[in-house]
This record gives sequence, structure tokens and C-alpha cells, in this order.
Amino acid sequence: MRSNRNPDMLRGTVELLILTALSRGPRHGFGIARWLEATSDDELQLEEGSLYPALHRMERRGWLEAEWGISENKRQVKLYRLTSRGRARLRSETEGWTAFAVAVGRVLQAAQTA
Amino acid sequence: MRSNRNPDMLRGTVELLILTALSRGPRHGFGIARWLEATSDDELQLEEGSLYPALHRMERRGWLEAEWGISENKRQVKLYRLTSRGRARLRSETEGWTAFAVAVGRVLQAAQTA
DNA sequence: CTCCGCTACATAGACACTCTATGGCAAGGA
DNA sequence: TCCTTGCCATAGAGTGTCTATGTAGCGGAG
Repeated sequence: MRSNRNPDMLRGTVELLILTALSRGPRHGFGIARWLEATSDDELQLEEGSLYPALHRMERRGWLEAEWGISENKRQVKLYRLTSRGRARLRSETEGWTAFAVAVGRVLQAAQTA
Repeated sequence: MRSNRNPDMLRGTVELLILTALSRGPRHGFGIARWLEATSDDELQLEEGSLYPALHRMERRGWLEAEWGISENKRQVKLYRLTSRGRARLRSETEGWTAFAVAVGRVLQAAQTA
């Protein structure tokens, strides 16, 4: 994953974004990346070298479950779905992100008005 | 720097925050950290092991200039001030952050309403 | 006037994670 | 049949934060 401007910005957000992408039903890896790009107007780009390791580690942690299936294009795909632990994680990561974004916003604001 | 919840979230934001902290005038390292904590209600905490390396590399890149001075507490402190390149960098990093935050917001929103 | 705590700067090493680069395989069209 | 595209995967490099540790000077307590 990579912001068009600053790759490092993603560091703590990749997992939140993946969890979010799966919150409405299972998707495969490529589908997650495409959905994020489309939804973010290409601002968020998830590279494969980041995507698959992230999926594997999230599965290892019990946030996701995978099973093989067939895509609309008749391709073999690995479908990931949220577990209940994953859903709980989604909630807490969303909170974390919000708190963080609010805090940064406050800092930027404070500098402007001070 | 560290978000209370997710240390990695800072990865692409530390420099923006430091630049912001200096935008209203020179500060020393500790002062920057304190100001960020206070302004963010303790949500943003900059550890010394991140702070000083960041300041050094930003100085090396020509975004900051440093000079020794005396603090209000009569302590020797290294005062950092923005250069014009640092000010330009502050502008572009602010833009980058905003675009990123908006994009993430859009993704979270899309998942909720989809 | 000595000891201790706090302010303040600094660095080393561990660790984690994204990126680039690369490879492989299957489906479908030219 | 070849080539492009969809899709999964891993190795290795690079970066940067964290924890831990060290130093030094000022000021207050005893």
C-alpha cells in the first residue's frame, strides 16, 4: 500500500483498510486492492508485496479466514472473510485511526491559529 | 512519536508534526515533544529515540537550522527553526496528509453505507 | 554542600513492515 | 500458440520508530 505522496503514511493503516474492505463480505486479495484504489480515487495504492504478507499475518492472528474459490473471471482466487475477532479488531482500529486523525488535525489547527 | 494506540501510525507523520510545531517560531527538542503532547491531549507522544534522529535528519536535509541557546529554566538547549525549504516542505506535507486522511475517511465511509 | 530528580540531548540495537523486483500459473483473446 | 492480464507469492533492501542506555547541568531537599 502506498499513498501517492508518502508511502510511509500507510504504516499503521494497511490493516484497518483491509479489514474495512472485507467488512461487507468476502473478497480476494486483488479485489481488496482494486476496491481501495477505486474508493479512494487512486490515493491509496496497495502493492502486492505489502498486500499478501499483510493478509497472511492477519490470517495468522485470527482476524481473517481464507478459502479457495472461483472469481467472476473464472480464476482461482483466495477469498478472505472477517472472523469475529477481525470484526472486533476493525472496530478498535477504526477508533484508533479516528483518534489519531483528530489529534493531528488539532495540531495543525493549533499552529494556524496560535 | 507514538500514537497511544498504534505506534506505526506515526511513520509518515512525525516530520509533518515537527514542522508544524516549529511553524510559529523556534523551539528545542523537548519543547516540541511537550507541545505536541499538550496540543493533542496526549494522543501523540514523541519518544526521544525518534525525536532526535528526526531532528538531525531534517537538519541534514535543510528543512531546519539549529543553534544553541538558553531555555527559561536556564538550561542549555538546541533551538530549531524552519528554513524556507522547511516551510515549503511543511506546505506539501500538510497537503499530503490532508489528501491521505480524506482518502481513508472515504474508504471508511464507503464501507459503512455500501 | 552534597545528593537526587528533572530537564535535555544523544546513540545503539532490535524490530517491524512497506517497497521493488521477481517468479509462476491459468484463462482468454489475437 | 503466443501474449496479455488476473492473481498469488516470496526474497531482499531500505527506512524509521521503539526501548534501553548514557551523559551532563541546574535547582531544591536534607
